[in-house]
Amino acid sequence: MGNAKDVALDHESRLVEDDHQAVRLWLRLLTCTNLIEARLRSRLRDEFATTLPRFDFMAQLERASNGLTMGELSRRMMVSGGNISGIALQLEGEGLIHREPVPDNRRSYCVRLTELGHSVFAKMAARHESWIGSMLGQLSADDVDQLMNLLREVKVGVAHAEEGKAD
Amino acid sequence: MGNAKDVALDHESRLVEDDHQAVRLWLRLLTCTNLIEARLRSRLRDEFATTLPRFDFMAQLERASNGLTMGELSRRMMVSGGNISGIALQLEGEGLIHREPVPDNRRSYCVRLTELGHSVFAKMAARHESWIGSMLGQLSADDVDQLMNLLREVKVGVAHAEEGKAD
DNA sequence: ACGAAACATTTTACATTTAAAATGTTATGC
DNA sequence: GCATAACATTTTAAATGTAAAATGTTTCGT
Repeated sequence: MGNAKDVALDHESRLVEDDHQAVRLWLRLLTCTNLIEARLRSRLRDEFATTLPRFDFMAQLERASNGLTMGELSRRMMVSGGNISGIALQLEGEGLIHREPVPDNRRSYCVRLTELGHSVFAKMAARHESWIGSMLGQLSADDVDQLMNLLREVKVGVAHAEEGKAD
Repeated sequence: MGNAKDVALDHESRLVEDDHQAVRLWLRLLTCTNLIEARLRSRLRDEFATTLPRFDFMAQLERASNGLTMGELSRRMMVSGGNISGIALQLEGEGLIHREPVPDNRRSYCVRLTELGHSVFAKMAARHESWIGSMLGQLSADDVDQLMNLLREVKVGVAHAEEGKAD
């Protein structure tokens, strides 16, 4: 399979071959993500005694200068709300974030980084960026562009498959 | 930043710019993986009342016709050993795998799919392949090839950064 | 206004994950 | 041989994840 005879395959077989290739692509994608993620986790633990979800939480806040509600954080981090609650409780206890009620909507909190949170995050973010640079840095600028474009295609394709529930 | 003036940046700034791009690439990679993974999880749960780790566990065994030890499974699945223990216990309880002691090494088990395991896995694998086909199927064969090659580069780069612990 | 429905968050219960300690087995150096 | 180190697995504790119930707030139709 997968040799020069491919051109002789019928439609059904071609589809199956394509699906095999798609599975291989998925597995490679998963491997890459897992490798990078594992590295980031271990570095964050060793150098900052923190975790990836906590780092992501703070990164979302750093990016959104006006603060975020718990629900927004849940959506952006793609995890359930109950999870956000727990992490927020930890970070609040350590003085890295604070939550203030929103004047016009008493259901929501506005979550922001504290001064301490900003300065701690700045240190972590610099290291984070350098770790990723050391892992992806051997790619040429062209490679990075190509990957960005191809992965956008992937994202679109997955989102499209979401709607039409047929497989 | 990121405009036509890039060419005027000094070396230090260029590196920082490159790292920014690398971080963006990492985030996109993570998003794609999470999207696909979430879909697979939900489909496996809905159609087969199982989980992704359990499916992966069985997939590894299907691929390795001679059986695998717990440690080998842990390495191939890139999860901790404690995890393998729990999953093996479940699958063994459901009669999908069985474990026999290795004659020449009393520390290791040899884990294999049972007949039932093989037949259950076959059904799941067919659906799995079709789900992935529906998510990645819009990519051309060329796109898939390019992605495979670029991701191989990524894998190599990450592995290389592993050894030289400098960032 | 009033009641029902939608919304934002927290709480609860439970499953899963990792890292590290514990247990038992094998190999090695002296 | 015996102590020690390396190895394979299991167990444990803490963090993280989901789903669903509970709580309080807002909106909307009437």
